[in-house]
Amino acid sequence: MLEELAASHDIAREILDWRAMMKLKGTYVDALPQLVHQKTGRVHTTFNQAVAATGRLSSSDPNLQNIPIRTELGREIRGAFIADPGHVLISADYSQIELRVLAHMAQEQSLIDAFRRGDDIHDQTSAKVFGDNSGLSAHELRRRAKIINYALLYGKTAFTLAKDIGVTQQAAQEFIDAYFAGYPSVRRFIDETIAKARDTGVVSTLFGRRRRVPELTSRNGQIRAAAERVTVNLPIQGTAADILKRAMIDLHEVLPSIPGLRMILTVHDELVFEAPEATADEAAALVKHHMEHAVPLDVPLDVDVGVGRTWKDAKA
DNA sequence: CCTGACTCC
DNA sequence: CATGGGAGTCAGG
Repeated sequence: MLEELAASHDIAREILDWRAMMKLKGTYVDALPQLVHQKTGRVHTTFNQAVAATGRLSSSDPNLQNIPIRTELGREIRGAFIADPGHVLISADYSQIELRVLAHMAQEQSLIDAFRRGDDIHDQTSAKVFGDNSGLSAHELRRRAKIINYALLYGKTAFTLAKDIGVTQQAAQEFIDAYFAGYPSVRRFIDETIAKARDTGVVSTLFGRRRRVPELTSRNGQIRAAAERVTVNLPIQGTAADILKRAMIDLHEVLPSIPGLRMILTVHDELVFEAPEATADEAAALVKHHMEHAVPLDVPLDVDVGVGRTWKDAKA
């Protein structure tokens, strides 16, 4: 509501800005320094292996998987995470891993081809959904296409899509129809995944991680619809989690080949390492290679690697 | 202990 | 009538 009011009343924006700043102060600026361990001089999180139903890890006490990055002010928090003297932090994250998993599992040829060519997938979706006669900037078209790419395969409806990208519900429905017309195998994958899970009561990742979804046969339409969204999400998010875990295992094995190289954090599609400055480039190449070759898919996996003294600098 | 609002992928 | 998935922390009540 305040977001809507902000367009016409300055006080609404002021309230939202104040809340965001208080959140940064309370959750990060005030709290994290108190959690620095006496002997190690570091903050140590707990990674929970049996919390998230998709196979992801979660992080708590403190949660180091929700350190701000979206806004410039929030991103400053990452500048406080600093490598030991003589060392650097290496941040390596999978580029669009869930869309690549989708391309592989749905066997959607136009997505597979695009990833093999190295095309920008959001631009391709923009062309399929919006055409090229909308009058909007390429940047705005790409932003909307990105929302569609990540939302539709999990069951987002025209109602919320319309709110997200600022169009009428009727227009949003036309975009959704155009998306599935352009990616017919994605439609088929969604339908077949739900049908099989309804018959068996279980849905699985590419590597066999299972989640029970008994609500698929509920007579309550809302409960059933929610279960269908969970069912479609699990193979995508869960397979991506499996891939990252395999990469972590592989990298754990080869870490000793570079003295002083340490794995220090995982954030769903990202791994953070600490390495001696002298072997930083060698370590970055090793990390990138093992992440990109953790599993064989019909599309390439692409990893972006950054090096810096702080976590903030390593992501740039 | 719960809710809403904020943070992340 | 309700309206993408997965998480954690904080303040306030």
